[in-house]
Amino acid sequence: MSTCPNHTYCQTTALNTAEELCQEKNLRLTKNRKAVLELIWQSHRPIKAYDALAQMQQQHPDKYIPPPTIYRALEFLLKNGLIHRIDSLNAFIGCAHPNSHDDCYFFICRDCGTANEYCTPELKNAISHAVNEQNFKHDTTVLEVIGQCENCNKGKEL
Amino acid sequence: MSTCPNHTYCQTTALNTAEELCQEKNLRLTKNRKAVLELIWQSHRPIKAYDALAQMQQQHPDKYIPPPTIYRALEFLLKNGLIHRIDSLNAFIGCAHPNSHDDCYFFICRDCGTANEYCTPELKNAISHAVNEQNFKHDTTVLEVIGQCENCNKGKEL
DNA sequence: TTTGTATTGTTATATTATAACATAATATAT
DNA sequence: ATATATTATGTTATAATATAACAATACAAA
Repeated sequence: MSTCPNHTYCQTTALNTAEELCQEKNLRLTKNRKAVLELIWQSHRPIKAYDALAQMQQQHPDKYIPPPTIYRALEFLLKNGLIHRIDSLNAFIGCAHPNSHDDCYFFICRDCGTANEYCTPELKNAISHAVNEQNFKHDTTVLEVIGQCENCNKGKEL
Repeated sequence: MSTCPNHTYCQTTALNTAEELCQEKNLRLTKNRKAVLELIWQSHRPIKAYDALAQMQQQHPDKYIPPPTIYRALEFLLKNGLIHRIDSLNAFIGCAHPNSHDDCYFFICRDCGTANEYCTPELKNAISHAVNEQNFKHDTTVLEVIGQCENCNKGKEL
């Protein structure tokens, strides 16, 4: 796992930030939406929709939870910048700075699965230049770098 | 459509290059594989697996063509660098320079669907720096910029 | 020509995601 | 407070994307 000295802190911060953001924007962070966001913030590894569904199902063995329950929550969270979709994995991950992002760049470890958000001006500028050189009108960027993170590299794989 | 003054030229070049590359590397560009590559090179728009399948089916109304036929060809073409997968679209596009690539960056027009391969050293360096700063060990990069291409921007949409 | 390897045929199924329509909960205006 | 509109959820079915597994065939190399 990638460095994260206190993951409980990550989780509570993320959930609190989400609550605040929804208050501000008059959005409804309903029970289901919050539950999905919590599942996503379990770790820094992108989670698949059906894995989240299975976990939620385990939490409620009494009633069947159909796919739209999860996908609707994901849709809401995505739209409002609380999570991101990792296209190369068909998976979802919490957004570390939901107030201040336009595009997010991810560095994903093939060994531990951690996806690290790393959005530097340098990367942003390089992409802007490339966009301008082509007279392209930019909407969104998907940047997903796959490799091995420092920890796994050093043999610390969990 | 993005600029491409003579698409027949693109197609024949791509197919010829593929033949040569396979000769050199002792790979078998079989009938099916070539047929799929041709379908992919119909345009500069990424094509979906099941769309390619449907087209191939139309070409052979007599016999049923099952998904593995397409997916196996795609796997071969991907592995040998003759095509790329556009993860944000679940679609496939021909590689414009199959001999000399490591990572490819794509600029995809939301209007005409064209995916333009645009791999500058500047982008590559920016990503390298980001990778190094994190002591990340780099395998592959997915960079897909979505927006509007110059032509569509100018109102020339097809 | 035999033998191993790579490719294709074939059937079934896994995985990921959405459509469509009914019901319920919440917000808003009266 | 109540009617109305809007938003969210329940429910069922199905669409879209991709792979597993095993048999048969073609090809390459000894």
